Amino acid sequence: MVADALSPVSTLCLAILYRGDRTGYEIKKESVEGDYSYFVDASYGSIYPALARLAGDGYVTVREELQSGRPSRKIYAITDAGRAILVEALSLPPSPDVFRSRFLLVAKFALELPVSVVESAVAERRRELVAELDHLRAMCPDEPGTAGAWITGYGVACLSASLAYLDAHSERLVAMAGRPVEGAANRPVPVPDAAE
Amino acid sequence: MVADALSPVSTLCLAILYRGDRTGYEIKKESVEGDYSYFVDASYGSIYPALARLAGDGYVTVREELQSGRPSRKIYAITDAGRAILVEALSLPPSPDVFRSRFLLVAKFALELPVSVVESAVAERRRELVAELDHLRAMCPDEPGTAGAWITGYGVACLSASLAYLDAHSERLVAMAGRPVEGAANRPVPVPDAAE
DNA sequence: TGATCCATGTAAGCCGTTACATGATTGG
DNA sequence: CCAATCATGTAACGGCTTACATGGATCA
Repeated sequence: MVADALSPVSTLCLAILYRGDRTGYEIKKESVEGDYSYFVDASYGSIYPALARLAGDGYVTVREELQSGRPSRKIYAITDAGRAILVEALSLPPSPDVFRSRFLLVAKFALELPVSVVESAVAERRRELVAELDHLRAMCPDEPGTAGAWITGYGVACLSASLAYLDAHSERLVAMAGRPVEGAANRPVPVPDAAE
Repeated sequence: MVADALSPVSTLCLAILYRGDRTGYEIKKESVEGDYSYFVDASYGSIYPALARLAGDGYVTVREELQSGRPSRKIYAITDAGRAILVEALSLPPSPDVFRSRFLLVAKFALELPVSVVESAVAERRRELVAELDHLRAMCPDEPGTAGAWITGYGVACLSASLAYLDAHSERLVAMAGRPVEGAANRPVPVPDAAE
């Protein structure tokens, strides 16, 4: 019975449709611009097939709206079964949150990289953080006290902390750059065991 | 010439080998336990093939060590070409950092989910954060002032901020649970346009 | 005695991205 | 006039995970 865990993209579609009817195109936009981007960042190539499957399984319905001069829109709406399976899916033990950072790998190799590389990596990371913060702050039309405001607050808290750390310590990192430790590169190293 | 960007797993292998010779098995361990887990979390199924390809391309060398009673270990060592391409790869404009959270989706649907689900999602997320923080703090054998200490500091800053937010606001979130707004579920919604 | 660690690898399959195909309308 | 927006889809390809296959040694 339990359709055994929806794929992330299907979950995303149902979550967005839960709040109102949408076309595939609009779901894509909302997944990127709205506050769903922290969940998955889906592309058309995964959204359209997912919607087709959801429709086949009866979790959403489609209604086609003809338009002059434009391809007809397919407007999807969630069904009771869809709402039920979404709640079920969200009730399963959650997979852990994931944080993946190319930037931190660059930071880890600060000594071995040219100063310019470390500098621009820091600058780029900073730009990203500021942009995300602005985005978050700009988009919360939710009255305070709602779930939307809660998750926005969470995001702001994390991003602000990153930004603060970066601003406080980036100079120190840049100062390390371009000074590979003599011979430390690949000294036959006392074999990993010795590390313990 | 530019072997055009290494795959994440290849980059990981070279990064770890840069610090010393390792077997595939050890690389896996280090990618999970060491401070590389923020970068990618690779499995054997991706590490072994990656090492084979790196060896074929001359970025690493292999030396086989026979052992009695155990399968022989293949010890990989990075070459000059390997070091060069790693630096080159890390010098390319970095792809943006990624944060993916199932937990935040649950939080967004707090109203629509049973109290118990929200409660345990919060508890689970908290447990994860504490574990990661302990892990980070426990493992920094690096003297302060090193790149390793820098990235550990970054991680601690982010995780602490998340934890602080959670501790300060989780009760409010749980209090929202199980009270779906009347009819707000799928009211035909004023069509997304109206939101602008 | 049974689980866990060491140790290497392969094969199937999933899930998703990128690029392609098409094309009118609107805004700068 | 050019770019972006609206709008739907397919096909090829890529990368990673899961499960399988094997098996002695060590520890509880």
